Amino acid sequence: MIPTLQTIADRVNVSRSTVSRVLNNKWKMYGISQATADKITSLAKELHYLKNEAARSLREKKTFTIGVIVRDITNPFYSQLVKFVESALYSKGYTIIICNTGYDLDRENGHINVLLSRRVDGIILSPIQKSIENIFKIKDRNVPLALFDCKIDDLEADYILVDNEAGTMEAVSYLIDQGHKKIVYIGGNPYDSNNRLRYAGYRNSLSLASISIPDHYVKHGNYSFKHGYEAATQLLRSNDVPTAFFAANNRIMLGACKGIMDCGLQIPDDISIVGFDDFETATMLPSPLTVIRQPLREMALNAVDLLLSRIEKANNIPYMTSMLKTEFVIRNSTKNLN
Amino acid sequence: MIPTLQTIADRVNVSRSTVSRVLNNKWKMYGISQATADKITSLAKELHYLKNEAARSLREKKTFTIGVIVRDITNPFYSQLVKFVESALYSKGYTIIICNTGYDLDRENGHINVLLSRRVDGIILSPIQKSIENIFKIKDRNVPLALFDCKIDDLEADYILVDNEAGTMEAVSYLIDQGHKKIVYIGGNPYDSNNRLRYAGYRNSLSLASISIPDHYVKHGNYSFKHGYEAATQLLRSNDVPTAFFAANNRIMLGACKGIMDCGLQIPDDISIVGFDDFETATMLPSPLTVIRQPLREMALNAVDLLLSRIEKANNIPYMTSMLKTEFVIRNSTKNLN
DNA sequence: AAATTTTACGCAATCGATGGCGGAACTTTA
DNA sequence: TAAAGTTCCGCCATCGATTGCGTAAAATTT
Repeated sequence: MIPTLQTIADRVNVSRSTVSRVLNNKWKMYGISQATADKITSLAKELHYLKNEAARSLREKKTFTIGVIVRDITNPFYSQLVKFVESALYSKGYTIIICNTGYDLDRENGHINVLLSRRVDGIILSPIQKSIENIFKIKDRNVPLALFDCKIDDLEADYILVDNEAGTMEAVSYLIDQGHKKIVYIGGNPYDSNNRLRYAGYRNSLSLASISIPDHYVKHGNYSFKHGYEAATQLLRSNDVPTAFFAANNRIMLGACKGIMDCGLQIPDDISIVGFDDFETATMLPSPLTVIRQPLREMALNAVDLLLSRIEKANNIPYMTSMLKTEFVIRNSTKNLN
Repeated sequence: MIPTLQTIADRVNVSRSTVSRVLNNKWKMYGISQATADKITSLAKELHYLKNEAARSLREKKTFTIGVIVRDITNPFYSQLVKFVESALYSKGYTIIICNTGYDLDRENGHINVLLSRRVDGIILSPIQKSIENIFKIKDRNVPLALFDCKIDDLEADYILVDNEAGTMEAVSYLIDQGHKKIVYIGGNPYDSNNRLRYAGYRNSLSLASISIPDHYVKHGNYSFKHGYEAATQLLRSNDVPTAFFAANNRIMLGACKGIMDCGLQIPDDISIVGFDDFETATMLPSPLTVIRQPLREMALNAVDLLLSRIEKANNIPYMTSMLKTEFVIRNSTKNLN
């Protein structure tokens, strides 16, 4: 039998209340004697007593649980996020429930229902652009929510973002400075806010340099290896081969690199490439990749801080957006054409 | 205010019991009229009623929660595991709590306490070799447990493993068949069961071929990029350069590859390498890596099946070990010396 | 019309922990 | 020795959902 407060109370001949007070370190303010406290403490240890969190949660209306909903846990971007978030929350006594949506709206919805049903204290969500209905379910219940890595149009909320446009401009301008004019944009889902902003940055940079963009230099699609691969190979085998690629995320970039290799070309000698997200493989290729790094650790910590301040202080503070700067990490995947 | 059963009961003028029965689809067996049932169902929908899981768990002594404790969530091996486990459990109505230990025993212990306190229905644990005390805490409470990716000496439990020794022998024998005699073992933590078995396989293969192993060809250490890198560079710069490396896991293998590249050498022309775990980057290098793949999906599903059968059927069945075969994936990272 | 059956629910205990309020027992003070 | 403090702790309601047992009211049978 698993011991409860009552088990201990019976053995020490006191009431549940007393045991509860002792085990919660409140016995002094309730004037419980040292002797009683000691007896209770040691018996609890002996019996390996562990508080039933379900009961505590029910009574206290607080679960010390945070739901973390990501699009793809196998993407290093998210698995790192989870690691940082888990670590930060663990030290504050919180536990995380992981939900993987695989970019599926219904699944996201299902997960949100579960989290609300479990009365989580807060949610970190990396939504998909169409999540707005799902998000309203959370907002209606007044559950603290941090939206991560995606801005939803016209939706007021707490956001954790990076400056996608500026980050992209820095990278594309770098290409332009190196003399590139034929720069292809291989993007993710066209409706995704990140993709739109990165695309905007790309256009801005080229526009500032008065370089026009042929339609077939823009390849929206989705954030997958496959899309990167196909877009790259198709262009490299066309009769208007670009000199550089911009990849909208790590998956696309990797796919594009593979495509380039499969076409028998070398980075950076035959073709240049830069893109979003830093990842380990980027440093492993023969020519390490120049990338735009997102400050993941800071983003994770900001998300946690934001949530905890709403949870533990007040939830009626105005919405905040944490917009961090990206870092342009120059390695060796671009060629200077000048 | 968040609606409860009572909220609905009051509005429909019935008792909590009736509402509960209707919402749990048990109203027929309790002879509740269709009319009442309909009123309740639609009101619940209108109010966006969501059952309080803490209350349900408390009463039912079942949480529909599984704890998943991994050593390093950012290792693709574990993030894939988590993905498969999450997906399988989601479809069965279970939720997972993620715990990352970072190979730290105290942290593992802390996480186990939290999970037990939350009365999870089961735990999937990828332990470290010294976890035995922690594991006993779980066993003492009779909580179903699946040990993943690590065999603890003399500990009876449910295990999900692969045939490390056979898998390694296949790979090392392959090197030997290609004429390699100077094969280095770059290993993980010396006490880790995987490492020991992989090392045993390595020794067996060489012994069968009557090839002796100089001491400095065995580099135990830990499962890190750094260790792989350092072991590789050190050997490549020594005066007894091997012709092939065997890497005990994906992190080590990547580090070794990087080390090889930094020494200005080419895979497979200058040096051959094979190793454990398949991972995306393995296919991205100029010469894709020949690896020993673990059937992660099957392992994850087996772990889930094993746990669920204990949870939902009986926990008094004998312990089982799921030992799956590895798959040798031949790519192009070894040179035929014959 | 009385007896029996069926229909349709309600009562109250339970799961385990928490905390406000109250109070008995003992000690000190006047 | 009675009044006033202290010391030390218990009673009981509460959180929300579930379920065994019981029963009033309506319907049916005899």
